[in-house]
Amino acid sequence: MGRDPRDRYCQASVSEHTNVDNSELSGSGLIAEKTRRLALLDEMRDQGRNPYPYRFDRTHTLDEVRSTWGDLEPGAETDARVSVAGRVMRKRDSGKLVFATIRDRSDDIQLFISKAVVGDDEFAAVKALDLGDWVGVEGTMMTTRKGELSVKPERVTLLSKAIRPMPDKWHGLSDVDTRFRQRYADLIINEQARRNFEIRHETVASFRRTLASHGFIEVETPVLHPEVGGAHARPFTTHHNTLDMHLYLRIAVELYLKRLIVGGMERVYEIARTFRNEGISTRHNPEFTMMELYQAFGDWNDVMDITEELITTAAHDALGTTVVSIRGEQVDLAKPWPRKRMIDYASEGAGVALHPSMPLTDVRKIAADHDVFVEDRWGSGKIIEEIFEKTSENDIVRPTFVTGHPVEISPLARVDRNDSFLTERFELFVNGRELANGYSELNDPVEQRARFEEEQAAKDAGDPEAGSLDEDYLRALEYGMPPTGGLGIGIDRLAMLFAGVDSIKEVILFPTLRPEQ
RNA sequence: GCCUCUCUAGCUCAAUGGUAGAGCAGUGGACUUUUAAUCCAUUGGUUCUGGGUUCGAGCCCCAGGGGAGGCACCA
Repeated sequence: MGRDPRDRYCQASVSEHTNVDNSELSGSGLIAEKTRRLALLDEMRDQGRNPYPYRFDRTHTLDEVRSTWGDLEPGAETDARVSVAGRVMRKRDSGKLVFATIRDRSDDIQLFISKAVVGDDEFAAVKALDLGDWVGVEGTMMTTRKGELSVKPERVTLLSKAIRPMPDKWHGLSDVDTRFRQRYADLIINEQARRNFEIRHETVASFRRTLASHGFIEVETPVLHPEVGGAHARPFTTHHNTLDMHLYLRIAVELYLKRLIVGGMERVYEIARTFRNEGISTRHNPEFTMMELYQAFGDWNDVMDITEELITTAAHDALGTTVVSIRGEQVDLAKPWPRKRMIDYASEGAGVALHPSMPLTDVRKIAADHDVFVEDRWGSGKIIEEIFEKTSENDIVRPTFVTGHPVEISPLARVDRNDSFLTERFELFVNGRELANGYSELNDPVEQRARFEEEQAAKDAGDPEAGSLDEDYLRALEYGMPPTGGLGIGIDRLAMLFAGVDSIKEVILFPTLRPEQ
């Protein structure tokens, strides 16, 4: 003892883990339960068995087992040998026969464990298994009389002992606080949780395939930004010690990706964790994921096309259909999607024709007539957007491109070639939520400087969300950026749409929460 | 930031202001075709925290904490 460096872990006593003296234990509270299981570990080690072996060779995942032998007749016995592994989810002990259900990432399967087959010692070990333990199983394929496909083990190896009891096997884990804080427990027990994150994964994987097929290159740009820009939002701030430099966590990746377009990379995208220091709600998490892409020689029309393709393809890949359920209604996301100008929505909502060229006093009066709050510094364009949001946004259920945002609220978008008060910009709305935002990119360095100066003025005037003037970005534009279309899609919100959930926390593995206690 | 709701055993939930209970999980026992296995027995509580009212508080009141929903905020 003492020579093996593992001793210090292996010999850790029950009381060390729980601060409870073994002899005083009774009952089955959490501490007692953990103590009981820790005692099983000691027992195993005394017998020379390792409750935490290093690896296990499996021949099949459980869905492979089911797809290969799923058609066996009831009562079938085979010589087909498999090695599978999974977590013990349920156990039914009927004396000399134990039925257990194990689960791996792909499926569940029943184990048909016979004392006569595995022998007395191993059978005793099987009886000592707790729900939640990981096991590796070597055995043959069979079905029960009732036809349940099962593995008949010749050997059952404990791969990892669970010290903590699992949530209720039938009712699962429903306390939302616990589900979000202990996502591992949520994933163990709740099928829906596993499904939501599979949908999210399939969505992102689909995006990557679609983008690759169009010649886009995936890039990674800085998370730590010396300037705030690319969006209208409050940033997180941080500090680099050695450089003694104030930094912001990025609120968008736009300005860096467009630098790459200047550099000649032509088609780039980033799946970017982004940070905004704002409120938390069912639609907002302080860190979230955006996919932004930029395509040289394209404009907003090209970008709307690829938006439709990305999302409809992802729906197919993640769900097998483009039909999703929204507000209890079946909605087909199949393209093409309607396109309608923001000023037309706002005009309909207000019952009066609206245009950002109108005098500010007139627009303010219309806003007041519709109980739309207006800040002093806002111009006609910003007010029109507010009127749109108040009167129309929530009613857009089916995918719709809202287009032609006023110049005032679009400092990085190019002016509409047919209307100098509007931009060639769109936002995609589904279920009343903004899912995507794109435009023909402003590439005139002189005009961009002027727009930045307006932003800076707003910031100086006290707007905490306004961007600042980014000299390096302007220098990049001075080298010449080709005509470019750009797009951002909110991955979390798209995953929400596909998964059919109403809270962003359902599609973020570890949402931001206050610390426990 | 504001409003409403919520917090009881490891999990899911009960409990007129009057002895804190059930199911699952756990423990002991029976059972070689179960599948939310079943049957018998049984352990387990800082009722989120701190005050207060009351003869008596899980329950009523006040303050605080966590969470959820809504509003506000939010390109």
